[in-house]
Amino acid sequence: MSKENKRVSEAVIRRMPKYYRYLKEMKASGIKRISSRELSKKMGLTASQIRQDFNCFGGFGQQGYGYNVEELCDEIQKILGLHKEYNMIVIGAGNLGQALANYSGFEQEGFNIKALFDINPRLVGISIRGIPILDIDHIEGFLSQCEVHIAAICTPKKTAQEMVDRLIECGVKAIWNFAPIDVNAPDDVVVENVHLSDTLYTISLRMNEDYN
Amino acid sequence: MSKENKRVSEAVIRRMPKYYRYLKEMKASGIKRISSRELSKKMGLTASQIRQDFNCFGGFGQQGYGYNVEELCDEIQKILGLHKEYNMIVIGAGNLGQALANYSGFEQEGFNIKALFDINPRLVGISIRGIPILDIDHIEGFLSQCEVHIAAICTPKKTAQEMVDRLIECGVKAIWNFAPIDVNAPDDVVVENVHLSDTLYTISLRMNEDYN
DNA sequence: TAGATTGTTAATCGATTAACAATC
DNA sequence: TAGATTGTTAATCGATTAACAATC
Repeated sequence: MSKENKRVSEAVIRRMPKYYRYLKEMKASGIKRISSRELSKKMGLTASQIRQDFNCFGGFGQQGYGYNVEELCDEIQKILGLHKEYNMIVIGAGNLGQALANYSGFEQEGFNIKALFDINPRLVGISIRGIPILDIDHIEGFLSQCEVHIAAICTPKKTAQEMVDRLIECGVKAIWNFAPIDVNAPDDVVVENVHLSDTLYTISLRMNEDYN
Repeated sequence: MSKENKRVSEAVIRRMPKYYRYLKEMKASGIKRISSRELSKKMGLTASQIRQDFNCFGGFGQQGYGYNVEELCDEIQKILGLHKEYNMIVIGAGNLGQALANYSGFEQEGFNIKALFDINPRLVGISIRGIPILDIDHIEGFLSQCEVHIAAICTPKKTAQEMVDRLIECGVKAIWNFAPIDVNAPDDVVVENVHLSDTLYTISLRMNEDYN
């Protein structure tokens, strides 16, 4: 699908969700068309970069007119794979795991959380927005019954890699990791290590004016 | 402090917390020295890049020997500003806000959460690990009494920018934003927009093999 | 001393920006 | 048609990698 089959760079991939956010907002507020120049001002990028980015995936604009907001938004939705449905599970039903389960935005984009898993017997059995918290020992059984595309890891650091290994063993093909460690997986598994504390530490670094 | 006063690039800044994670781990497990080559294998970077990165901040190694793990770890801790103490507040005491308050790792690095703020009267008055949840209307009063360095925004999208404006008005100099919108602030305020859903959307993009 | 590994300069690579012909 | 704006090529800029002298 990508134009000329040329691999899309990491930098471009990271900008796509941002385009999607802005375009969805504009679409919702009834804006019909946008030029790369206008969009560049809104987003703090250059118009050149925006046109280059979009043209990694195809020509979505029209000379002399710009881009149709709704059309472009839909195209980027497809690029991000948000036109599909995904089954998701959350490993670790602490505050962060529960926060993911409670956030309705993921569902709206096709990410359906089917269950949370935890080791804590006080959590096992209860439900969050109708999503059950199950015993972590039942994970293999669950995965044999339900095709899970993405697993979010919200466990403490020490159990994260072990859980990832078990999940991959059962065929899970994508890991969204929130544990403060880089988890590893075979090449055919997509891994996204989020590392919230890393982003906090860049704040304290930047608060030191010497590096700005 | 940065060598030759040359501004440190975004890419280097983003890698510093990762170095810190690995070095802290090695220090804890009793490893005394490491060469850039060994570290490069552990971290999946090149040895060249590691030496270039460290030399943005100073010469921490020794020819023929490599780097002293403890010394290097401490230097990077200082670069990240983790040798200092920060007062933090969390705006929005939902699951995500509570998750931040419950995570002890931030405190260990000098980030002390002093209070959470929420609009929900059912939450106001209770405590998380001894940290009180206060009424959002008392934020200005609180900030006049307590110097707050960093505010984490865990509110819904629609109130995020408004809260940021109020906080900055009261002198808060850094914003750690989890609401799914890019919040804006004057140049002297450090802003880190986290956007958890963006990272999820890059997963679904990557699951489409055309872009890999 | 000989071997190892840094710090740093030079070369390469890739990403961003600029320019402009194509075209709506 | 004239004006506007894209898609795309070329130029620039910056980041990564390679190489090697310095030195422990």
